[in-house]
Amino acid sequence: MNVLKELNEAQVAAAKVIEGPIMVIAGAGSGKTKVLTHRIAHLIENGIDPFNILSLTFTNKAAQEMKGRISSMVGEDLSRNIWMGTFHSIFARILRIEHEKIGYPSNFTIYDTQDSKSVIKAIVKEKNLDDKLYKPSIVYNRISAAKNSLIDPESYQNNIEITSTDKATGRPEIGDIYMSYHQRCFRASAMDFDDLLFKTNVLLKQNPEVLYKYQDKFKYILVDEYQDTNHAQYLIVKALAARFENICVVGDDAQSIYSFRGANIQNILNFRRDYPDYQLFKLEQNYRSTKNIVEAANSIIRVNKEQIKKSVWTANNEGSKIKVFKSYSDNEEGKTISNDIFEKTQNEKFAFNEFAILYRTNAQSRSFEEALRKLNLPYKIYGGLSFYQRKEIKDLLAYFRLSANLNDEESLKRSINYPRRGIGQTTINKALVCANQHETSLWNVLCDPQRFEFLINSGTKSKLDLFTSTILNYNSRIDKTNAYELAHEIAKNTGLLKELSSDRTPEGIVRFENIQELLNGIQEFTKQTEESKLITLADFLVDVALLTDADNEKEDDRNKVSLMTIHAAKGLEFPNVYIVGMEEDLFPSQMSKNSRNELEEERRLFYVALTRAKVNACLSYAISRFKWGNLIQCEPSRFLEEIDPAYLDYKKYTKKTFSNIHKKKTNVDNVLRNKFSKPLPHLKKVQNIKQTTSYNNKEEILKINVGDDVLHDRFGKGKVIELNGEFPNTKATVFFPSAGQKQLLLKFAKLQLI
DNA sequence: TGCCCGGGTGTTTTT
DNA sequence: CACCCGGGCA
Repeated sequence: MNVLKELNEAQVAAAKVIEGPIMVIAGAGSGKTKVLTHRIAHLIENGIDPFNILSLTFTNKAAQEMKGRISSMVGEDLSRNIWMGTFHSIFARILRIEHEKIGYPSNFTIYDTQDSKSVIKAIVKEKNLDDKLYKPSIVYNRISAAKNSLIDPESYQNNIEITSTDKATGRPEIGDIYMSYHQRCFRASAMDFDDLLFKTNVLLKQNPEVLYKYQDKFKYILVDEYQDTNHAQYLIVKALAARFENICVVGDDAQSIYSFRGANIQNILNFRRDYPDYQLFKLEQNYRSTKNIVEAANSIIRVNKEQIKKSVWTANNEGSKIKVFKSYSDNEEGKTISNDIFEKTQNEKFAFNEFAILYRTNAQSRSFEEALRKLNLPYKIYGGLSFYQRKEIKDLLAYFRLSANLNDEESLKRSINYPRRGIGQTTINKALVCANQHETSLWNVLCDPQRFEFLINSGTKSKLDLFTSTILNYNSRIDKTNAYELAHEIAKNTGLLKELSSDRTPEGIVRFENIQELLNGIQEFTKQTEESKLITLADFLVDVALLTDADNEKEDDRNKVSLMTIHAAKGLEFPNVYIVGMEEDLFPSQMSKNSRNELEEERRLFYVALTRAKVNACLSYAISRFKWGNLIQCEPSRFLEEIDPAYLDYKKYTKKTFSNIHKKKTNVDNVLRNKFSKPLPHLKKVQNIKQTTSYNNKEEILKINVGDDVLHDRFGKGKVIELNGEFPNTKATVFFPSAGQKQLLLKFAKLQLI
């Protein structure tokens, strides 16, 4: 089979080169992923060993998708051996293999942003610095930027430019905090996200034999989304590719949207310098969108000064113009968009998953959630607080992490007194002082108080002993026991499950369910590979910090409207795209108004948003919106003026159409209730539950009895099987033919007697 | 040590 | 508006 036969001329040209450095500048929707996957398949068909291929992507999801596509072309047996993943996950893997060379244990913990900030916060406090000036996020960003430029704590303090900037902003101690932070992480056998790249650079630089080994292994390297690589990533790629120079990078400068976290478009320009005999390919034909959308997007990006010249075009239909909606408030914007979605599903037979609502900030999702929920339209929110960042999940993971790495200080602090076991802040603080004095880990101090002059009374001592011996027990089994078995035991024996199950508030129930979901996930994880192989909790923990929600996609999430930030939408496409909150200070964000560069990045972001659309694009703005509890007036975004008006269709949005929509709503509800009797799965976000606090009144609740037929606005008709608990916390077990058995709190579930 | 209340503060975007 | 944190009190 010729894997290149499905490609166009430009795509074939880029995919068929086997040797040498090549750069592919790929316009939006031009089949960039297709070129990458077919190129890899082509390499394999030409006898290149999959073990010699390294393919770096921006997200885990992209990696999985590519792997799937390649496997369907060359077969799973071959494709499974390709190293494909994000920079972070691939190099975490390598660091675990080569851990000795950098003085870390192989089971090091990966600190997520929360963990890192918490470490910083503790340091700021210890040093008695002003915590309003040294905010964790500011300090974290400074340290992160330094690490991405490969500046270690010493170089930081010796770098006049950096230190004078810190002095100028009134924060001369950041270098000092960086030093402590660095030591603290090391002591905890932990690395933050940036360390994964930083230490990989150190590893490859200081160990020529290791570099040689991986150069030899990764003879063919591919990098997707090259425009969004940062300096640390650039150097890793450069080092690995130095020997064979079989490197293929794919990107689009017009879609560079991550400079705020160190991404550097210069990397594209450096490529020419580093590989003077490189071949350049441009993919300019867009296969995704209508002419209108492509042209409108071109008219936007043209405003930017800095860009590589290319002309994206399409042979697709003209399509309809881009609709512009004006609303009076953020809530009305939600209704407007939801109604438009509903109409399209009715009149044009679009499925729910053919819609996306894209916004600049996560906070904007609320009004759309509410409006969609009212119309009974199923939706899924991507991003926001990820599953793995939820408090209850982190609480349980802390026990796992601590059991795997006893030095993990963040996990220790988190788990030692939750659930309560009488080891309070005072005790911890005392122990921390000892740990700092003796330059050892908190864990060591707790295990051997005498040795580290940690003075405690016998009561506390016995509580500590109980805790440490429990953890030691888990620790001894972490790589010998089935992951689910141990995870479940930990959840149960530490009292965490009990603690959560005793909380009968709706939020508490969601938390309990989340824990169950995590345990189920672990159980699934143990089954994914060959049957006989023992999968341990240590295996599960290896890259749990690098997982995101996108890796968690559920079957029942398939036919839903997608809500996400534009950043999260990168690389995706939808027939119908709504870009909402098109207002000055929101999009473009007010933070970006300081410099031309930042404003151009916002414009690229808008370009990315618009080019996600295949058939219909829609822009929306509100003239007023709630911000921090205050209603503020908004100006339409300058981007609306920048688009060539020839591609726009300004919807007149009068009172009349508004009331029509309202009249329709009742209708909508009924139609939908019959048509989609499937349950709308409960929201994952804990906050969402809280917002619906309109309780049912007492009489209504007391009227309901076992055996009654009731109507629920999500699950439809059902029968009450059981009632438990006293008013107002009466809980009903209801059987819904369409949704199965559900436990509902009567004060929240608006059940109607039939 | 734990709980409750009040004030202060914050929203870009993410591996 | 919501959340987080710290102070004060039991």
